Amino acid sequence: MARPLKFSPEPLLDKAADLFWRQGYEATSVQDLVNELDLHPGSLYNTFGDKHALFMAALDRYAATTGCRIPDLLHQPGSGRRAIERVFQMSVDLLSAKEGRRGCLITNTAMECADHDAEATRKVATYQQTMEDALTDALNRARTNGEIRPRTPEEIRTLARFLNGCLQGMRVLAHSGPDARARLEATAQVALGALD
Amino acid sequence: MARPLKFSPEPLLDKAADLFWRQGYEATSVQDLVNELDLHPGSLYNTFGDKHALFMAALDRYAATTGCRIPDLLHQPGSGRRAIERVFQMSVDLLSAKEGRRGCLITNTAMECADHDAEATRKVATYQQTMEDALTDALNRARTNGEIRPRTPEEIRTLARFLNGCLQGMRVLAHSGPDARARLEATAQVALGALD
DNA sequence: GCGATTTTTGAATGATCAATCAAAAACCTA
DNA sequence: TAGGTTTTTGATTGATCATTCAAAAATCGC
Repeated sequence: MARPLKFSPEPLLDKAADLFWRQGYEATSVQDLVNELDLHPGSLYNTFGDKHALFMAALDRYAATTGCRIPDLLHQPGSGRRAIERVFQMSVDLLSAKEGRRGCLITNTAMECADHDAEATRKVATYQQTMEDALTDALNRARTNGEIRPRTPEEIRTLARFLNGCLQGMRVLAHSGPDARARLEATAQVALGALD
Repeated sequence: MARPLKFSPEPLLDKAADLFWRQGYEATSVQDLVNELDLHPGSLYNTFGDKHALFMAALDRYAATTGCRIPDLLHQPGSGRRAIERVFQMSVDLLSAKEGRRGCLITNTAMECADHDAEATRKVATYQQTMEDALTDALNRARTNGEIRPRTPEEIRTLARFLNGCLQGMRVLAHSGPDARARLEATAQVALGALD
């Protein structure tokens, strides 16, 4: 019977995701991770494999937790239009807060790593597809409920892509300095106007 | 009389900007820069100071060259609406190309560095302000020319912020994998619809 | 040719990096 | 207690990092 693990790996993935989110992948050293996770180097490598594998696991963990909030909200039965409006309002509030200035881990990863890390690229593409599908679902419900004017399925998909583009832009603007809130609110307001 | 410089620094800033654009700041080593600029380490430090200073100079160079194209186009006398339309079309084309997948250096910098590099944060904020002002100028011309319906100055500024938010989102979507073009086109199409 | 000045060269420096590894520790069974 | 297995520990390893520095080189004026 072998020695048991002294810790549970899942909560450590949350901590690692938080650190990568704050600092970026390249700027986060294994020693930073060792400190943050309160692990010894051998344990970290034994459990997660290596730095990149830990990053991948942390991204998956983030996508399954924080990253699900918006798609889940959009998929909830009920008013599709209300769901979209709530997602935008929530994004303005979160991205305006001090903590929100770091944006979104997956969007940050797209910009930092996705051009030379094939696995990260796949995760980013999956995430964008998930967002687009959730917005499409909400828009279809809105159309069925008469909350937006009739549109073809193609038009619905185009609108979903646009709304996702706006949300991604808001994540960039979260990093834009003291005027971020005004920019976020303006983007959200006009974007929601496209529902009319 | 001292020994003259063997090279001209300005074109080297273009090369450095190109490398940082492709790889990101942290993932680009001084040895990478030495190779790319065809300089020896001492010359690089003697001329530019250190890695960070070179990055700052490269950002300024980018902002003064490539980064000016969109604001210059928007400020050109003539149809404000046409200028905005051209900027969006140009962005779709550039960001869809193989080379365009790396997005925009300043947007990438915002996501990678701006949260822990005060100087980079300032440059990013300046850039966002420049974009917003140029869009505002084009929108004001469009309103004066009767190309868009009348709006208050506040509404014009809101619309400019929204359009910039969309452009920033497109730069994120440039990194989103094989479906990027469709996403870029959808975002641009609906965003331009907001002019009506 | 010498002196003064600045630039180039690229090896060297000390720090930091990601990762390894051997010994000790923790568990169970016989 | 011994044996088997896995985990923990943390010092060590070899590579890479950003930067420095002394000697050689390039220029001009005397």
